Amino acid sequence: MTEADQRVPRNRRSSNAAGIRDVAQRAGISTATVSRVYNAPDSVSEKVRLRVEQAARELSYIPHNAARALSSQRSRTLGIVIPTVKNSIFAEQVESLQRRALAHGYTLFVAHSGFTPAGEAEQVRQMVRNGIDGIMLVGAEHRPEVYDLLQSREIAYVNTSVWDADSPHPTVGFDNGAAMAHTTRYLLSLGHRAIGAITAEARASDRARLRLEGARHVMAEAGLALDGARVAYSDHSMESSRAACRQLVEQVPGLTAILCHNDVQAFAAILELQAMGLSVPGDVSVTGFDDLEWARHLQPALTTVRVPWGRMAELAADILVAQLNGEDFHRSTRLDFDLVVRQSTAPPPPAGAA
Amino acid sequence: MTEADQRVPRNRRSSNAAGIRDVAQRAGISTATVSRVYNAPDSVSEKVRLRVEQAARELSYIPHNAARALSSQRSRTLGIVIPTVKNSIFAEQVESLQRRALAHGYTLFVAHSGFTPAGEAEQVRQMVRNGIDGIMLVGAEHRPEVYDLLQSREIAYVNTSVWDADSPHPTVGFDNGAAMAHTTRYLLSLGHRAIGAITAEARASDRARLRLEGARHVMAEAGLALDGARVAYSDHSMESSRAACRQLVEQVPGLTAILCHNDVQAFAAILELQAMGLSVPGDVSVTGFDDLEWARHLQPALTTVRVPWGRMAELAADILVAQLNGEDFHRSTRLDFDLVVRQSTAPPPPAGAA
DNA sequence: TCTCAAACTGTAACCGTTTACATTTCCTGT
DNA sequence: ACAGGAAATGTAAACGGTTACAGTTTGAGA
Repeated sequence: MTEADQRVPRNRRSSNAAGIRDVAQRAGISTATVSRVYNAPDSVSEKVRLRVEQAARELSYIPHNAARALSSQRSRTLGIVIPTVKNSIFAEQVESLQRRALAHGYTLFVAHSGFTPAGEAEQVRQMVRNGIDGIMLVGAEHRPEVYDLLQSREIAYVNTSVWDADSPHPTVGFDNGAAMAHTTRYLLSLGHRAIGAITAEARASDRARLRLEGARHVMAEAGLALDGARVAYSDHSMESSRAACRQLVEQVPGLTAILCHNDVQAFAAILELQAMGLSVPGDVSVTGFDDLEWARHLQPALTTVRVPWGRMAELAADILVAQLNGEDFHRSTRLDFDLVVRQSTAPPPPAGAA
Repeated sequence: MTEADQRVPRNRRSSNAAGIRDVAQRAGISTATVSRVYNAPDSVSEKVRLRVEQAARELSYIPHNAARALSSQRSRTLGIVIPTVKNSIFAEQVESLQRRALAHGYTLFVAHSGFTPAGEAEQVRQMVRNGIDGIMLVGAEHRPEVYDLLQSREIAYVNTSVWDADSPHPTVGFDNGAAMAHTTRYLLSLGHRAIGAITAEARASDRARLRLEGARHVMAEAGLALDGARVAYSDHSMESSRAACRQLVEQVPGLTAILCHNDVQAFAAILELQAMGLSVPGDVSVTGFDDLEWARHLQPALTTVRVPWGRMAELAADILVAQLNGEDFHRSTRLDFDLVVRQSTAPPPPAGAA
């Protein structure tokens, strides 16, 4: 019996959700044309397009993106790896990037590096597995394996937060050193000389290092040092920032100003100083960095550096998409920062007052 | 010429990254076995497994997840839709969920609803397009179309933040009403009678509504009302929270305590009260909700309700994965909350003091 | 009316895995 | 040594789209 040769086609489909073939059939058209309705609407006649859209609606057809990705070799997916989303500036970037990506037709994967290069590399690998088309990275320092992987797979990427004219990598950021230098100059102009700094673990953050260097440079120009006991390290917790502040007060004789690497540290420093019975800015001036929402509301309102974090992420999205579309894009974009002077800074108390 | 019949096989591959066939060939084994090394290691002999792993390493083989997803009908991808990641509690949930998902072998998509049901529905649809296997939702109120979509596609989902024994949906949360009721009872026990509340737009948030109801219920038991001018609405900004606080002070005669829907509002309220020359808790007591990191550091330290946000997200991940693996799981998990009493609350000032 | 290019639509191979089913290899017990 | 079942491995179809290429329709110009 030849019938014995007939094979029952295997069937792995579990869900019975409509596929492109169902839509094609219902619209009395080929699958190719249905596909074109979604990917190149202009190449399809109005009449057919409407019929397809109608059919798709009736079947509540939802394109299967994995199939799309496999077939077209593009996932329409972007990724972002940030240290932690608990810090508002990263949160804002995630949100802006996601919104902008969506506007471009992309979906966003989010992962956290936990501030370590190893964590970052691992998360990037994971994203590559998921076939992201592009990725936004924080900072400009990444393990060589990260760059290798991205480049060998031809994945679009963009560094953010730091600006470096000479970087060989696509970047959108600002001049961290200049920002901190500007802030330091401002403190010097108020008359401060005994200045300390609270910074983040430099090992894990090029931003922290660049900012500190910016401050150091200006201090050196004024014949002052910013090193040894004048620099205290803290992670991103209030706790350790307060400890760093206390350390500075205890170890820097006649301290009158503190430069902080970010607003959270500045907030913690203000609280600690007040708890120690010191007045801000009466006894000690404090500066922040980021200009988070609550910075202007603090008592005293925080003098800080405003950076357009959200805008940066939007630009990152645009740059990634432009790369993916083979369009021209600025390889290096520099954003401006602003020193926002508020009430947490003032001239130092008259010498010998206390 | 029969040669004329030979077709040049088409080739769509752009990248030349190694595929499973390359690994199979190099290991002298079939693709099926290579696949099994990754998906069911136990069913492969030690010897072969090592050979495959070696070959994979040499070729820096990275599995193509879109192909996996298409073939296996599972994307190993989870999603989360939150109002905004700028609020720390959501940030913490995103981070915990991502970490836990990764431990289970899943990657996380993040999207923002912007506090609107329409936004949420849209983002969920987008995620379904991307073939997520499971999704964590915030709150228990979602458009019917959201539930329909999720159920018809057999996508695992879990509601979070609210706990309702009667909910037909998988849920992990806590009793919002009880938490606020408890806090209210505490204020009453201190002697407060003129109590006001700052809440969020109830329309978009069942949490806000449940909390307010909890407070109202307890007030009613004490013969007091919590309505009209005693309730002020604010979005999540410091600005509008301060405005709400001012409104309360101006409209509630002899106000001595304010219940806030979250810590940010409480922080803003404290700042506004202090700016108005009122003492916290001397003149007015303030309570928060969430116990964010800085709550204990504020001056005065904030009395607030601690909720295990991170743990909640971890449990959500576990529940989603259990569903996907067809394992048993708790359809409804109730977490505990804690009222953390600090310095922002105290008995009201003696009547007529002022 | 006829020609011919442009515009549109159709056919089916292909993307890189997984997995149902078939086959081979390896043990165990007699 | 051998039967027979378990364990390991192989073969190739299927997953649901996209797209190269081929075929068909349309419309402007002669």
